[in-house]
Amino acid sequence: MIDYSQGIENGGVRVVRLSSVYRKLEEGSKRLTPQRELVIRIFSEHPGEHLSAEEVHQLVKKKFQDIGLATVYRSLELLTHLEILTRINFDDGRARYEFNQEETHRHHHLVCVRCGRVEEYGEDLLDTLETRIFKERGFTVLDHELKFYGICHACAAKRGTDKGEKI
Amino acid sequence: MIDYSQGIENGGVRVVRLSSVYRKLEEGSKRLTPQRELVIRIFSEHPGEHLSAEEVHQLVKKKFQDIGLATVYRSLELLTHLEILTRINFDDGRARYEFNQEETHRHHHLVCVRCGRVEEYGEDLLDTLETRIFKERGFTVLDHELKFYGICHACAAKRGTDKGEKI
DNA sequence: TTACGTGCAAAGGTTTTGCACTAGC
DNA sequence: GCTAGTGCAAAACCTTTGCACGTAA
Repeated sequence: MIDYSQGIENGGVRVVRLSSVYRKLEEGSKRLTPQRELVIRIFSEHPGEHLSAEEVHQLVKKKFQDIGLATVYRSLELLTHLEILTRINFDDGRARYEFNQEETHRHHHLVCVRCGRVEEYGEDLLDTLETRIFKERGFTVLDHELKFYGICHACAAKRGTDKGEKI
Repeated sequence: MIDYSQGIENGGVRVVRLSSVYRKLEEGSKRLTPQRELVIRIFSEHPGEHLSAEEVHQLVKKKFQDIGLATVYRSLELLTHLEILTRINFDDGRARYEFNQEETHRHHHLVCVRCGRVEEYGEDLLDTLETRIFKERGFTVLDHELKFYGICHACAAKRGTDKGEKI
């Protein structure tokens, strides 16, 4: 099974504003527990990765302390609700999460079907299209999700020397 | 739970080329069994809908004959592999399927977050973007998936008279 | 103090799999 | 007749939930 957790640094800013995270927790009248803090820390220490609940669970246990898997699930749900995390689905049978990058910009995903790495692509060129959709259909776009599936640069380069590989 | 199976007729052509379906089965050296034929028939009789395995199973049993759920799952997998069906994920906890519309054009989905209806939007304006991605990143796009989440025309209209509704 | 959060185990829901039986080709 | 396909039940997974206990504010 391809591992969709991997990310690729794209040279963009990866600063996590923890103060804003804490503010959001406060605004939602949610307590900052050690468990929630550790979940957030895992994401801040794994920039560009798209982690599943199980992966977060393992990382917290390995790096810090034991924690219940159910707690991880509940934390992820809460943090997504507070728009601190974003939930993404790469159709690999489990939900994955990343920091919500609203402060920087909305980005898309380039999923390599050969190695499974997920690059991020920062350009959001859909405004024109969203305007068109509203004019033509009366559909007000609130959000969008765009994934490109294909062959990444590294795999394309490797392909030249790697004859035995099947698509 | 919102029902994402519903579709909206968009005035487009919905002709299902069954001959092409059978040809694809033959090319893949796959047998045309009654069960597979029935699964295909369900999709051809439910144009514009995005059916889950369980829904297909119920429809086949209701309209035609008893069939095993595992067989439905295996048929959906096969038909997707043969590019007769396309698998879509609306994050409602189960995979959904629709006829692969490669012969007409690639389309996107407009998902209404209020009523759950899924419209299709025929314009594929991503060619420019895909070219850019290749030039900038060396990533060869093979396929893409674009979903817009928002409020459909009907819900927006209803909103005016329906004060008590929350988000 | 007290409502909220955690951990554990059990349950829930979807999808896959093993195996004996059946049926296209 | 062979090989591929089906049906059933069990298993595998991911995720949610009930409940008793713990703890942040």
